[in-house]
Order: sequence, then structure tokens, then C-alpha cells
Amino acid sequence: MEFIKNPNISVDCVVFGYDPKTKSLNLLLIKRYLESKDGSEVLVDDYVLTGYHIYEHETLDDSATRVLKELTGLTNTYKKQFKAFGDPNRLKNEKDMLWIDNEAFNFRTVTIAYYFLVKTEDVDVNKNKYQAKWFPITDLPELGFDHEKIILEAYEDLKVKCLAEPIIFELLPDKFTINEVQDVYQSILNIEIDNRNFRRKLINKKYIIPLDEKQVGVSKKPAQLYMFSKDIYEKMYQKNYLISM
Amino acid sequence: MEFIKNPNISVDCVVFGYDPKTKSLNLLLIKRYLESKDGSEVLVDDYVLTGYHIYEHETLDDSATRVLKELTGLTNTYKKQFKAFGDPNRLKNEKDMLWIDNEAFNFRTVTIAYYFLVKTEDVDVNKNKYQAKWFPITDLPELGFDHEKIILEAYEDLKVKCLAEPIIFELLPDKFTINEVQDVYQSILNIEIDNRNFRRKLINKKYIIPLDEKQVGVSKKPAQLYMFSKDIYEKMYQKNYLISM
DNA sequence: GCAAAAGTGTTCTCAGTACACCCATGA
DNA sequence: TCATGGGTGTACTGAGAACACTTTTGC
Repeated sequence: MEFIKNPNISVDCVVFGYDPKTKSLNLLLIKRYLESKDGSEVLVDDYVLTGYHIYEHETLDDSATRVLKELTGLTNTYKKQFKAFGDPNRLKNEKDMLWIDNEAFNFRTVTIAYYFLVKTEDVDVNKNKYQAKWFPITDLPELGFDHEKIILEAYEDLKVKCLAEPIIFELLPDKFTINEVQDVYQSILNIEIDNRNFRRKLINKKYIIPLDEKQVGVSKKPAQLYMFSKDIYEKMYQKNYLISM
Repeated sequence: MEFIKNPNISVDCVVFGYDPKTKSLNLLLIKRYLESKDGSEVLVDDYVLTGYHIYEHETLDDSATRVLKELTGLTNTYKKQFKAFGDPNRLKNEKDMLWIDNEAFNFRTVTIAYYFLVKTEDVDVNKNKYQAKWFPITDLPELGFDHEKIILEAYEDLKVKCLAEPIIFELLPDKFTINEVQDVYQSILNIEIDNRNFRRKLINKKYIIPLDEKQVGVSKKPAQLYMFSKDIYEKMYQKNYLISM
């Protein structure tokens, strides 16, 4: 198999994770750092999404999967292609030009952007060569290329999507409490939810299954643990045609 | 301005129209026809979406707009970029190879697919050089490339989108009756809707404005005409956070 | 016993749904 | 006067939203 890069087309991956401790929706970003040749000056020092050019033999989905695996080691994660970005000037601000010059990928590049939902606990940020780091979506660092725009659009899509489909469980451990689920919704949507109503609603879903287990190691009343059954969700799923425009 | 084509990247346009007379959701497709050199054999005879390679100075949106204008003359239409298609083998079945050979665009091509909603009455199919023709979505002709797949995904996206946003009015004349709106929903979603409930719901929307006009030239009770006010919709629009997963 | 978070019930309101007949018009 | 499609009203049901206190546990 030849690995021929296509210089015009890349994938970029917006990796969402959720930290139950800080109750924060986070993004996994990699550092971009460049000094001048004589080492006297820092030319570029910011963060970007992970991404790479596609190979000629790969589908777009495979490219995105490869890029995510390269960064995190993960393969079976929720993945969504949400938009292509192709402004001819998208990589043309000063720092980006310096960086591209350095990296020698000097073509107009259209990028197919994906977002991923991963369980934070599954990613060991110290174990990779990219100096990857989690950042709260509410407190992002300086971003290179057009990646801030890409992130914001991914986030908007995620907000809509998580209201319509039970993808939120992709961000949580397999066993979770009701209140943890509520916290994720609140973090993503930046809203407050009534706990009593939320509990009732969630517990009544057939695909939310109570386990014979409670939290351990907490210094308070340990909460009931639940799991999400994708099987049951898919079996009972039926399209509804409620016009809510 | 130089018009340099990018050989790796194209846009394809799924053009939806609605015919109130046949109550049919239609697609605008262009003919693909190729004979062998000696004229003894028809090598390719099917239909495809309109599309073209992007120019190096254009944004993706501009490319799609250009392609639609080229085909229909229209510029101010509803447009949505809904997905990129990039399977390395997407243009590699027998007929497509013959065609591509003929047309000399012989590279792997990723296409950024858009769909458009147009008012059928605004398009004069006879007035263009592409032998464009409307086809009911329920009765499509043989399609080239991977365009059937693209069409089906556009259609799925449209079905979801038209439930959440009032884009359906893009398919109707500026003045319409309630029953026409109901017919469009029924055609797109392939469902039956109760007329009384639908009327009440629609008439109660503030952005549906009754006009001092009735249908003319109909051989029955002429119906009340309404218009859609995008302004009012946008002013009153507020996100709701109903979790309906 | 106290701090901290888990867990629990009721009432109201509104939107969706089911359902069948009369009306206005042009021919 | 008749054929055609336009237009109307009511009762039921279920889901969402508002709202505050008790319980369980570890320390």
C-alpha cells in the first residue's frame, strides 16, 4: 500500500471530552510551536486541532479515524463528519504562513471536519508526542489556522445533536449516575435543568438501565449507577414527525 | 481573475423543487450521454447532479452558488452544504470511467455536496444547454457516479431539517394556501397529516400572514392566501432546549 | 450531629391528537 | 343542483414545567 498524501485535502478532528470532576466540556488540542532559525524569537506558539492530509487510498472517514487513533490510540468512538471548510484564505494569516512554510504543505487545502466524542478517562494525554492537552470549551487558548471557527461550528452541531440523540453517553463512563448525565447536558448547553423533572424523564427511558451497584469511594450518600443500552435504544427508536419549526 | 480548476475537489448540487400540481417533490438532473467514436453504440445514457470543480480563488459556497446559477440562473435560493463525499472509488464504475476519460478529469475527486430549495416556477428547464429535467424523488432515472447515494443523503437531511426550520416555504410561491403547505410536508415526509390540526397549528404561527387575497382561476371555492415572513420568524425565534432523545 | 449531595410527588398548563360535518364556489 | 375542495370545534391525553423538603451516607 502506497501512502500518497493528497496536498489539497485534509481532515481535522474536533475531539470533545467531558470531565465529571470539573463538570467541564473539554477539547483536546495540540501545541504548535516554532522559533526563528537563530532561536532568538518565538514565531508561533498556540494550539490547533489534530488533523492531517488524506491518503489517496483512504475514504474520508478512514482518514479521520486514522488521525484520531494517532493522537489518542482510540478507535471505537462516536464520530461525525459535520462540515467542509474551504475558504481559499483559511490558512493565510501571518503565523499560519510561517508554520506552513516550515511544514512545507504549501497548497490550498480544503478540510473535511469531524468531531469525536470520547471518554476523557480513555485518553492519556501524557502518552503522546504531540503535547496534546485538554481545554475547557469555555476557556480556549489562542488557536491557529481557522480552527476556532471549526470548533465553534462543531460545538453548535453538537448542541443540536445531543438534544435529538442519546450521544451524550459517549462522553461518560459506562456506569454513570443520573446527576452526572444532567451535569453533562448543563455543561454542553450552558443551561440549568430541574433535577426532579430530569430524573423522572431519564429513568423512564427504557434504554437507561439501573445497575445493582452504587458509587464507591465518595464521601457522601453514594448514588445509584445506571448504564445506557444502545441496543434497546435502536430497537425502540422510531422516527417522529413532529413539526416544530 | 484566473479561473484555475482544482482537479481534486468539486461541488455537487442536489436541486429540490416542488410541483403543486402533481404534489411531487422533484429533483433537477442533467443528462449524461456518450456514444462510441464510430457512433454505433451508446456508452453512457443516464442522469447526474449538476456539479463542477472548484476554482482556486473561490470559497466552497461560492462554487456551489456558481454551479446552481449556471444551471438555473437563480442566485438567491436556500442552500445547504450537507456532506462531503470522498470514497476513492466513488467515480470508478464502468460508465463513469468512460465518461471521465471523455471529459478528461482524471483525478481522485472529493465532492462537497450541497442541496438547494427552489421554486419550480422560477426555473425554465428548456432554457439551458444541459438538457436538465425534473424528476419526482419517488421515480428517479438511472443515475451516474455516486449521485444516487448523494441524493438519498440530501433527502434524509432535508426531511430532518424541514421539521425543525421553516425552510419548506422556499419550495412554494410567495403566496400559498394552507393546504399547499400541508401537501409539501406530506410529499417530503411521505406521511398523512390531519388537516384540521395542521391548519390550526400553522395559522397560529405569527410568521404566517394571511393576505387580503384569495386564489383566482380555480373551479371551486377559492382558498385564502398566506405568506411567510422570514423577518418575523427570525425575530421571535428562540432556541428551545427540549431533550427528545 | 453535621455537611453534602441523593432522591422524591403533586399540580398546572399547553400542545398534540383524534375525529365528522357544513360551506362556498364555479360549472 | 351538484361536485369539489375549503374550512371549522371539541374533548381527551400526555408531557413539560414549576416548585421544596426529606433521606442517606461518610466524616
